[in-house]
Amino acid sequence: MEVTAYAKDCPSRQILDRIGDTWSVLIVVMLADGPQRYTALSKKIQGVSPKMLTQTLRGLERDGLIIRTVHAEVPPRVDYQLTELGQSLLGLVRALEQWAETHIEDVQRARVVYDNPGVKADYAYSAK
Amino acid sequence: MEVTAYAKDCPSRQILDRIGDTWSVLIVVMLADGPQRYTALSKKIQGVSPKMLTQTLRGLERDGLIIRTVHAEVPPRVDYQLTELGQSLLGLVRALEQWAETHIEDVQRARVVYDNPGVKADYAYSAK
DNA sequence: CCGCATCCTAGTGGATACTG
DNA sequence: CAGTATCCACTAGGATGCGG
Repeated sequence: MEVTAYAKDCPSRQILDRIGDTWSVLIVVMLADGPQRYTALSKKIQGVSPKMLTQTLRGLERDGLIIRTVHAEVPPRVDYQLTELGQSLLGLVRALEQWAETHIEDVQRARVVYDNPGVKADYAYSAK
Repeated sequence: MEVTAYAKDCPSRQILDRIGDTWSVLIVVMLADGPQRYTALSKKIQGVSPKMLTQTLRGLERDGLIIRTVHAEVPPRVDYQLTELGQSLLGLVRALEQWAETHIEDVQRARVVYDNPGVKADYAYSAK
């Protein structure tokens, strides 16, 4: 997209880039209940390729949201857990879920109305 | 990305797709102070192509977040304003901005540390 | 077990020129 | 003024096979 000027170094944009990333959010949520191993994550998060899983985990680690721990064992064992910062982000994600659950029906109704031009809405969307 | 199973119809995912979209968020913020015309938006939102602006506006309209009003004048005048739902979403965006401003420094420090393996952090990130 | 390297494709989005 | 149409470049991300 290569956005301009102020968008690049804008704190909100940087956070949005992370929040907007499907896998990142899913992983953060998965780690909510405690540390998880790589394999466990790959199983729980249906449809993620190893490539994306690793890539996303690296990104989260880089941003200080999770900690990667390698246990000196054979076979190797690695687990991931949220940092305090990650926990904090989780709070934001929860707020988002909350909003989503509260308003998703409104959104879906709006879509139906929009996609069926003939159909009259039996209620109106009011401006602010 | 073509995510899986539960991710598709998950309310949070649908909202995240919108929240994660750069232009959508920018437009919502731009409309915070009241209705805006197409041209005004294109000027204020540096770097957006007409294609993306229109496309994003349509998406927001479809989701019931904004209202598009065509005034029967010559030359044509169209303006966009937030719905109540859009206002509500704006609240969520503000929360996000808040979090971003509060924690962006932590994230940036984490990145520096991560990108410079040699450098020792003079503080630690603690697990939960 | 954990993950990296490579290849490859499909969709996103930018630039530009044109129209009701 | 407010878009649409066309073309094209880019890159995210899936598949696969190998390495520590």
